[in-house]
Amino acid sequence: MNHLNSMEPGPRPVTPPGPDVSRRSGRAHKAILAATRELVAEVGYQRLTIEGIASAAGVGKQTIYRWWRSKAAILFDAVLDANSQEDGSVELPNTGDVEADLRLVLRESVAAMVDPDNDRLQRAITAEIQTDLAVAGELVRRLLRPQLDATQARIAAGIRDGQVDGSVDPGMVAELLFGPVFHRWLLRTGDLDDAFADGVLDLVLTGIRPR
Amino acid sequence: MNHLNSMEPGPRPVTPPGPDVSRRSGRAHKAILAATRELVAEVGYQRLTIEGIASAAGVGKQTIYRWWRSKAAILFDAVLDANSQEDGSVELPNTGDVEADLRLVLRESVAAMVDPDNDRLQRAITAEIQTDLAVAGELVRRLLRPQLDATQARIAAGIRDGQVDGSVDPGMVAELLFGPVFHRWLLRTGDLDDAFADGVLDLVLTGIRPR
Amino acid sequence: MNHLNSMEPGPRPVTPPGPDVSRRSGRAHKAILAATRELVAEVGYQRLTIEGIASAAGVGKQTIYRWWRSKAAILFDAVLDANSQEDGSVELPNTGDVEADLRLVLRESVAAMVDPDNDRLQRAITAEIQTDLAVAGELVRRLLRPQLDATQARIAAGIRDGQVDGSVDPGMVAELLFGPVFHRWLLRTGDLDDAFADGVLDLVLTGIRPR
Amino acid sequence: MNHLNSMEPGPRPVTPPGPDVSRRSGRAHKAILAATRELVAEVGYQRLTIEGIASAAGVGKQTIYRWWRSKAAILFDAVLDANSQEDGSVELPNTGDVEADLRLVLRESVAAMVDPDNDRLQRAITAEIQTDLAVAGELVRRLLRPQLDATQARIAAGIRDGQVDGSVDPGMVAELLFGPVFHRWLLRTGDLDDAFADGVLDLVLTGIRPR
DNA sequence: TTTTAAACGAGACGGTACGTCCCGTCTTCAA
DNA sequence: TTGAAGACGGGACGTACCGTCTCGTTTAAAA
Repeated sequence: MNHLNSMEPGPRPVTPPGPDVSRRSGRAHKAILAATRELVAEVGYQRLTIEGIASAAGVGKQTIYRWWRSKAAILFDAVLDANSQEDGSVELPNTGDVEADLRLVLRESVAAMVDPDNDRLQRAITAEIQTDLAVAGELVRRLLRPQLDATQARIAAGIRDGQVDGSVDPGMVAELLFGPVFHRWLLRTGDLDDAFADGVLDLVLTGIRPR
Repeated sequence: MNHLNSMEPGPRPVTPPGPDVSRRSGRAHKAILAATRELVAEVGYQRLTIEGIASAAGVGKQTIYRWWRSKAAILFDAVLDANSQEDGSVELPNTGDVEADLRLVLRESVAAMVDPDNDRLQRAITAEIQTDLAVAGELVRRLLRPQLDATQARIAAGIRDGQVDGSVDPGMVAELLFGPVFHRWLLRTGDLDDAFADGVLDLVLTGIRPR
Repeated sequence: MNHLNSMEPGPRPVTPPGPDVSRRSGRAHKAILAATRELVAEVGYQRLTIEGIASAAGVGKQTIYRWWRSKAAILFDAVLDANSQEDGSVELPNTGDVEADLRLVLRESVAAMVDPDNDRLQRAITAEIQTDLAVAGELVRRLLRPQLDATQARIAAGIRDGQVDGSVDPGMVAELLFGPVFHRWLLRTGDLDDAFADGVLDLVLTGIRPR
Repeated sequence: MNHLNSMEPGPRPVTPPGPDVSRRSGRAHKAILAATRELVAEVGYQRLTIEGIASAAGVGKQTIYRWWRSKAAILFDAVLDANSQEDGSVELPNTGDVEADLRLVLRESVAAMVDPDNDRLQRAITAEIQTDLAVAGELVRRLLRPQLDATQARIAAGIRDGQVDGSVDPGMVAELLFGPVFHRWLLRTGDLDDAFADGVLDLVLTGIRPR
């Protein structure tokens, strides 16, 4: 199980997701995250309350406070839990065609943002981290950085292949790809779809092709 | 005064919804927006309360509820009030040098985001519009769109000048410029400074120069 | 017109119910008292508000505050207005038969208390005077004392007639008659009807017949 | 402790309505009633507020609303708590002398009404029950009826002793005694003292002595 | 097995803020 | 010039949740 409850130190000095902790709380833990996801999707983040989660999960409030520091931390774990791969690491496909691989990952991002349940969950956590720096850092470290790094790695590979100009900064390119998509999604400045993702990608590719 | 209070009707010919704006007390209105800005900067958005605003502004709560629908709406007017130009329209300089002009506007955006008071205010409103669609639309219409449109217009002018390739979509380019900056600012994925802005601009320019 | 607005000094040093005062406020004045009576009957005293009276009477709030000091004062005038004889004085009939005369007045009191609209109005003013001593005194002076005094006078006449024993205190007897009726009405300790009034009267008469 | 909290269910076998009384915090409960009594005595009923009680008792508002339905209900419990005998039942002394026994109870009533703290409390609850029928019924059942019934019983005993005429209705006599005292107290139509109580008693006794 | 300590559900507690209702005063505007 | 309309600063309402704190009751480990 890769659930990483990184927001909470737990009653013991260090509380990795050790077996004895999980043993006890397993049922409650799952129920809480599931209830959180359902409630966010159902009533929205603004109306999400700890008491609501507790009662929907059939759990005492204290059980929530025992394991999470804040609503943001629960939300974060709920997002992580939903997005969880086995180890949190992300790797882009490398088909040998940079354009195709980037197109795929960008479209996947769009699809994730467009899915209604995910949309609410992501917006909730995005709003929350404006206030909660600890969760913000964790989110970047655990979800955003891996994605950006993987993209960056794929572009670096493209440079080695000769599909991308050697003078470009792969990290910058990654942000150039995801930034506009995120911007459009979060601020709703326009329709977010594959066409937009493709448009971004095409423009960026034009700028980074070997000269 | 050109304050644009877009959340409520304004003294338009027909004003069926909302109270009679002409009766509004200018003193109270100003005090509320000022108090809101001060409090957001001081205690942060999460701890910003209507009661706090009312008491800081020396105003009854009802006076706030009479003119604003939600905390988001107050925040929005506070932002608008702070950013207000004479007519809300934005125009980029046109020195004849696209690169220089875009660099200027992008660096200005970075500067605005980096300013601590502005940072908190902008984060607050960004968080809030995840929930409040009415304010979200208004924000885009009144603040974001004008900025994007002006940038787009400058790029279109660049095409006419022959400084930008005729095949590119100026609107897409505008989002390619602001998206990564916004992304880095909001999610704190890295340092936000002129160097980053320049990096984004250079990469984008590479892609849109006449071929 | 015998309306005596005794609760308020008015904007002039002394404001007897002079014609020029009435001239101005006549319409509004009447409308306010009527609206008060209607609203008390309709929504009860607890939910009676000045704003409600003003809007029901089609009158500005200020107009009410100009002429009355408190809600109790309006209520009081409304009661007075409803009970008003030409001069506020009360006189019991003297048919020559003390028993018959007292029975009549006691039954009339019961009838007034039992009438639903009057009931609410009287309860409202009774509740209010627990707090507002000025109105309390006025009420006693203008409504209760005259009634008690008239009753006392009829009993004194009975003594002169030889129908009542000379040793009794007529004032005490009057309170002995009204006290139990009022007690039963206000506290709802039992059914209030003519039978009860008759029972009280019979018992009292037994005690005061010439010996 | 014989506190009789008649406004909520109490630990009876079946307690469907209301929260689980057994969980009630004794400390909070006592503090609320004490604070209520103090505040009524201090600022009067009109200025008594739930918020005031809560803060004087060092208690959250919700704790009050959890256990009492209305301000009247708190007031009522405060009165009950102050008047509480071991079991709520009242029994008059029977010294063998009806007159002496009734004189005692009537004078005690007067003394209770005249005591300043009690006066305010009693007036407050009397005003409040004009509006709140549930509390009104409870008050009669728990405080007034027992008193009247005990008086009635003493009079009935007087009949058996031959001190009271057999034809009189003992219940009516009880009301004839308390009614005038209550009337004078509540409406302040005159001085309330032992002399008045004695006067009422003498007149009534004259009417009910064996003939 | 039995004991026993933790984690658990439930929910009362002292609080803070909410959004609403009125208060009594003050201001505006149309008749 | 008045008076209806209603905005204003303010206080209290009753409600929703917060995060903490008992309460018994499981329950799973150590004894």
